[in-house]
Amino acid sequence: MAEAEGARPSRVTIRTVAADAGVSVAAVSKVLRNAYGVSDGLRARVLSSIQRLGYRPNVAARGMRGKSFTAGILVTDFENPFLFDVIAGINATFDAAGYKSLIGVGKGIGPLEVRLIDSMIDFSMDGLVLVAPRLAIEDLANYSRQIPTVVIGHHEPLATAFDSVNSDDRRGAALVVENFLRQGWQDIAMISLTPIDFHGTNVTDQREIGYLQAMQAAGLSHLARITHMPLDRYDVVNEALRAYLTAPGLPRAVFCWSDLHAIELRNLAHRLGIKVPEDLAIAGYDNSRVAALPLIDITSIDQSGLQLGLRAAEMLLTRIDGRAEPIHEFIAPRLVHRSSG
Amino acid sequence: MAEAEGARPSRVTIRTVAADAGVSVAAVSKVLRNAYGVSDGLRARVLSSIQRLGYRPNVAARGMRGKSFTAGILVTDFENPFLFDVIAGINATFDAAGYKSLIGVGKGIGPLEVRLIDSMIDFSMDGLVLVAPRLAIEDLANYSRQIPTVVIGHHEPLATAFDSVNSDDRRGAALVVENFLRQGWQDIAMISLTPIDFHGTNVTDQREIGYLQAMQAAGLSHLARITHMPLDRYDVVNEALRAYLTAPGLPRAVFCWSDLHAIELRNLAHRLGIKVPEDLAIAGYDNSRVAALPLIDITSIDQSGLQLGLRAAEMLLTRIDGRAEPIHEFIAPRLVHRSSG
DNA sequence: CGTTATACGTATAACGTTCTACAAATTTTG
DNA sequence: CAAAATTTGTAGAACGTTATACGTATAACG
Repeated sequence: MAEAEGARPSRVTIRTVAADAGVSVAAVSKVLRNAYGVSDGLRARVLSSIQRLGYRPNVAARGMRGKSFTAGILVTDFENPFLFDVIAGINATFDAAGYKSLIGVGKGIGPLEVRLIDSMIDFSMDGLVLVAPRLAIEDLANYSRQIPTVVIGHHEPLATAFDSVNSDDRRGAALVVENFLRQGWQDIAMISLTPIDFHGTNVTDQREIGYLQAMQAAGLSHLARITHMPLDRYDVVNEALRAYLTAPGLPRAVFCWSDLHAIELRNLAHRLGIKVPEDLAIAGYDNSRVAALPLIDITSIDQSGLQLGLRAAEMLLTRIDGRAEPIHEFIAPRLVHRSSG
Repeated sequence: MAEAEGARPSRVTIRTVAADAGVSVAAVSKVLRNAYGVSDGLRARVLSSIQRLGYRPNVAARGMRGKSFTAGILVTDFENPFLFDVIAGINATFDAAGYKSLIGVGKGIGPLEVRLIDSMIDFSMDGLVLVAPRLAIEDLANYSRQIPTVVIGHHEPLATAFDSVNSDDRRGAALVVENFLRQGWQDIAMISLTPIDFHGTNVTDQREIGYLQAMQAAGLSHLARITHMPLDRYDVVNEALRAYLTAPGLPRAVFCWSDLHAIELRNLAHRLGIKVPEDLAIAGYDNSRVAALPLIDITSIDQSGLQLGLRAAEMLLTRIDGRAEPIHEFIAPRLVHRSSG
């Protein structure tokens, strides 16, 4: 009988290979895992069958007993170009180690992030890299007990169940304040992200702390002020920033927690006839590609997403291999000076 | 004996639930799939056990027989902000249908894309959405026979094994040419992407065709010229664009296949003292957020990534449900006029 | 009240791997 | 050359699900 028209070709399994090579399933499995107890002849025979049939082990089945050689990456959103570099770094390390990664986009929505992580665990991935998760702290603790986990952009140096890599966000904020001070500006304000979570563990909180401490160190505490703005909807942000620029009491210089806000701010200032940096100096965070464009040209903090990603992936691999003592690392930020201040 | 110190808690399985609820494994499975033959009492009992134990079915095991309710998305790179919308659209549809998605980043590298798709198939995902894949045509044909597949940004209206959704790229290019003509400019050139693949199936080729046809329709074939530039390395692109701007024979207006190039081009023109649009008019493609910034402000084609994503996901769901006749759809592009031309 | 449907549950064979026993063949030892 | 040790290979039980094939009660029918 002819095959049904649209029938998908039935998968080549370990059994197909075994039959083709005239050996047992167990033997093929041994070759696959290069386990002890296979003669060179048998190995060669099996390998050639695998080649010929184009066999690929089914990760799902594999994951039910051994490792799947795949890790999950959870990011909040792709709006933030900073994530490009982080992901590139993670993948570079994974590639070299024969690991693959799949990415989930949590959109900063707690419940969605939870579902995605569940999904990754359910797929029996070997480990997780969470980038700036918006998870509740108990969820994070809970997950990291179930699966090897490394977190980027989440300051919790006492956590023992997971590792973390972070840019030194306090230092980064201080770099910006110092930069402004060097140019003689003292009336320095900060635009930060509307807080969503808890306990000062996220990067935004750390940048606020760094800002406040730097202002205090300069004896300018009385001038320090932080305005919070949401990230999500474009028009909301735009309206909020416009209100900020037109309200009385505009500062001399403003430090934005992210380039995302700084870029919008410089554009709005342009439209409103506010000269940058003559009337208002602006600095951002992340040193994104857009911030570097000559027509935008915003002073920013480079937190080396590539480095963060590389280290995080390395740490995850050793944790998968059994390491139990936690590692918490910092990577030094660097200020990139541009025409905006 | 006490549990070993760092031991991960053993997973709650369908068996745990069955024991807890005092029913058979099969009964729990029935409840899970809400299959025929469960009394309300039993269902309630099982459901409460599931609740209490925090049970989640293991997708890997599930995928070995039934559906995994997860689809894979393959994208080339996150550099291109156009992809944000596409992914958002896909995920919106999936969310509503109880599907999850995991994303692989192929970086436009054929072999890596192949590995990622393999990975997704190996995880027994239910379907694939490929966004502007750089795959060889035979690979694509091969994969789509193995797993339900929908492609975005790949023109192949005769393919029967997979579906496609595309912006009408020829029309989009024509819109740009017509826009320039309306303003009296005739010396219109195009900057396109260095070709990597085959047979005019990709979006860039379609835009080139659209551009050439529109020029021809206006009787301007003798002025039509296309310059190819790579996408990958930032500095390479920058250098190539600089050479373009400083070489003799600069056109009056230039149509870039992507905002990515158009943005760089306007910035470079600014730096070189070339006035836009007085000396040189520029239009891009994708209507990305950066193109819309007042300081950048580039005329662009909106190809409604959200729509593309929504439709692609819908099509994939029906294909997973057994549809065999191919669907190939177009979505109309829209020109957004800005100060660059 | 026997016979049929029908509703509800349960056993159990897959699915594609890994991995622990164990048997058979071969080599080494005394 | 028998006994012991080693090498090479194979069965077959997991892993956590789905789904088919059957049993029983119970309800409906004549």
